[in-house]
Amino acid sequence: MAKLPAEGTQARRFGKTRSAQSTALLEDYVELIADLLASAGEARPTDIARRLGVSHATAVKTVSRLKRAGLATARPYRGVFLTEKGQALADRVRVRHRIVVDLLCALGVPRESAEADAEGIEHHVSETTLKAFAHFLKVRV
Amino acid sequence: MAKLPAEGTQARRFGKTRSAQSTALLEDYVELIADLLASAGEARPTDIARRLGVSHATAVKTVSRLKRAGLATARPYRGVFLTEKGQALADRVRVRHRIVVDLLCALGVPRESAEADAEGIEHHVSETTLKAFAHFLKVRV
DNA sequence: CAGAAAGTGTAGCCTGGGCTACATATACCG
DNA sequence: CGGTATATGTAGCCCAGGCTACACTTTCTG
Ligand SMILES: [Mn+2]
Ligand SMILES: [Mn+2]
Ligand SMILES: [Mn+2]
Ligand SMILES: [Mn+2]
Repeated sequence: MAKLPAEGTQARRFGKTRSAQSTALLEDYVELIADLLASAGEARPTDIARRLGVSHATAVKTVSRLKRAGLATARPYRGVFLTEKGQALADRVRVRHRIVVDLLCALGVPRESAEADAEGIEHHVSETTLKAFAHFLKVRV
Repeated sequence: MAKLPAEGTQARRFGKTRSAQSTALLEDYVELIADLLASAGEARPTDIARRLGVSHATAVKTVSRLKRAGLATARPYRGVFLTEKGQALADRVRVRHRIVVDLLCALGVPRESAEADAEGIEHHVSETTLKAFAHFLKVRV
């Protein structure tokens, strides 16, 4: 039982997971900011904070990390905007989010559970796996 | 497009994801420690560190967090052991890991990608979703 | 059995991602 | 237009989870 994988293989897997986690938050932010920009025309720190369920101070600090990463821009008291790179990331992330939710639903997971679980799962779905999900949704359904 | 969910709903989802992330590492540790104990009879900090791809200092520090959480015990220079609670968690985590990997494989994801992605995905799969996965594996396949 | 090699523990540093408190800026109204 | 309410930014704190460096055990081996 258990049957451990080779040491290096396992280390590589865990490393990949760690790096996915470090980008997960950035992905959620750009996705949310894009949604707010699209639906309200602006993305203000307080809105972002309320939707994420964190304090506005936390949101502001993370936005400054987005800026450092070249994903967003913001001028004092003027809301947050996405760079081209940020917008591109948001687009990719939104597509992936949708596919993950749809797949879970296709497997019989109730909508709300699907949405909740997808919020975490999405960040760990590789391109390869995403393709498999999309293919399954296309042929089966 | 976009169609934002209600503020509180979205905040709850993100909060759930954050809490899952904070337990993800503990889950991986107990699973790994259980595997090492089963296959080698002991789980030493250096082995744990090598398998996780982190420094031994990092592993030692996290083990002390496991102790604080009542999941493990350890005596200086004597390796790490799981409490009953830790062992129970390891068992649950291993079953879940297996189901996630099997599901990905069943959807056509290549083994290695499945194993790699599952390492991150597993921590965000709720009981409800896990049931749906298991059901799919039973009926289809 | 002594010395070298390997493992272990601890200290100190950094970053990320939470928080509260407080000062300032903007927006809304009477 | 002035005053209050709301939003924003900043500072300072905490903990998790990485790291390196270094001292100390334990184990291996000639
Ligand atoms: Mn997410
Ligand atoms: Mn998402
Ligand atoms: Mn894992
Ligand atoms: Mn696992």
